[in-house]
Amino acid sequence: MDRLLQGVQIRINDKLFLKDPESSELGKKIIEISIQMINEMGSESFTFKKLGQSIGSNESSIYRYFENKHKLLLYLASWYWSWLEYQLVFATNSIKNPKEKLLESILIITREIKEDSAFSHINEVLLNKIVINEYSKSYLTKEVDEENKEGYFVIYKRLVSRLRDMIKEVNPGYVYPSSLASTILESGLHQHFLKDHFSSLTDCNDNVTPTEYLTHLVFNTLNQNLNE
Amino acid sequence: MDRLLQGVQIRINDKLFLKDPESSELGKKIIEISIQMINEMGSESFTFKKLGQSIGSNESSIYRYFENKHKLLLYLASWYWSWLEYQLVFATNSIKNPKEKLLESILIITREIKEDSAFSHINEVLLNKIVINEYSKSYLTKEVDEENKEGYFVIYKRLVSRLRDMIKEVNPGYVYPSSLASTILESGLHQHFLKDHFSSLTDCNDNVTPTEYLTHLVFNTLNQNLNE
DNA sequence: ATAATATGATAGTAATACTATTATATTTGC
DNA sequence: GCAAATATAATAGTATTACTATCATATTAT
Repeated sequence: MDRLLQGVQIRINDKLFLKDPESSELGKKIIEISIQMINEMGSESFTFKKLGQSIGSNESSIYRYFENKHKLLLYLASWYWSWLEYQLVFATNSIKNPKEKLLESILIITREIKEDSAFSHINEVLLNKIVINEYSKSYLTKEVDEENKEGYFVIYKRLVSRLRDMIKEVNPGYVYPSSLASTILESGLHQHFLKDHFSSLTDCNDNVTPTEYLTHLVFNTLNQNLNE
Repeated sequence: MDRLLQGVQIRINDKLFLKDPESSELGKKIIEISIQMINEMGSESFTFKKLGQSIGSNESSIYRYFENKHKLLLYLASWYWSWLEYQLVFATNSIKNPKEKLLESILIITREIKEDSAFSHINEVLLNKIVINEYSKSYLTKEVDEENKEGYFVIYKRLVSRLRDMIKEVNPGYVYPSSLASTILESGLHQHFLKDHFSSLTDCNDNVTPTEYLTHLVFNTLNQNLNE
């Protein structure tokens, strides 16, 4: 049985918070409003003081849930990746054909989230935008190795490894399955960003999606290799 | 004649500085030591005050060269991309065969810089590391569009467009030349980062380079397409 | 030798990212 | 229903950051 489907849907590394935000109304409010605020003002301008003012709560109360905004951001990102992983496993679990399975996975991982699934207080549409704009910054730090050891990136890493395994199933002879998997995740985000801010650097636009580009890239590469 | 080879080698957008650091000894010292410090401590911990202490100069003097550390970082990145562009044009200018030309370009753009070409006070080895660890953060901000309009990213964009043109020459029918070009630049950096911090997410290591992975990816994709 | 320019020293400000303490609610257990 | 436990709020305080402003001094150019 799959390690995800047994047990709870979204489980976040508990080192990322001091007190579980899911355990109280204030905690949920912190998550809900921080998503809105980080999306609007970016994580640089976002502060716990401003968040406190927005939710009519006190700065010090927020510090009882999260040590700092970096950990809050890691929490939000973990939630997002965990949610995506759930979508992925749920949608592809029953697909037997490896190519179809990979195709569907690439779609799920690289598509823009357009509707909030009304999953309680968490808005996945905004969270997707936050991940596009902020996720890379969460690991491009001098503390990566330390934080990686603490397991702050496990869910992301598990997603990449799932994708890697699917790539291997499509073409066991392909020698760069991990690199290709990480490229799909990361280029998925990057092409979305380029589409919005550097349109000359991408062919993606309102009609062409990052999903199409990456699907084309991945299958051409894997098929080519099969035919060799 | 090429727009690069006529004129000076490295020319940086003069909106990135208040006073040209190349115009004085102090300016050069600022560049030289900031590269060392940002490489060692990361841009988050780096401050103008610390830089001043390191070079035995005053914080206020540094502010006469750069408005803030973000612009200093953009200056350093622009210098790096400009330097890479020079390498690229110089090395590929005489290559007539489109495939060979693209091959050589991917090598130049995605290889790790291992020796400082003694180009005055600027250490390209460290600068390459800084770009790998910091560059994404320089555009993942709420000010991107504004700064893009000011031309802070032109050199990077020009590099991508050069690569895109070469891709087109290899396969005029390929429909994602810009996306593929931006993926080469960005995945080049990313795979280097993964190699150092998330080894399970990449197949690159001491024996396999990001260059090999990306070369394989690009040519398989472009060749596949030619045969269709 | 004087004027212009560059650099240095010092001080000051608003904001950030917290920590600590104490007071006041709210919830829970009995 | 009340006491005890727990959660939240209010306030104050600290070190650091990211600057700006002013004035003094050194260096360079004419």
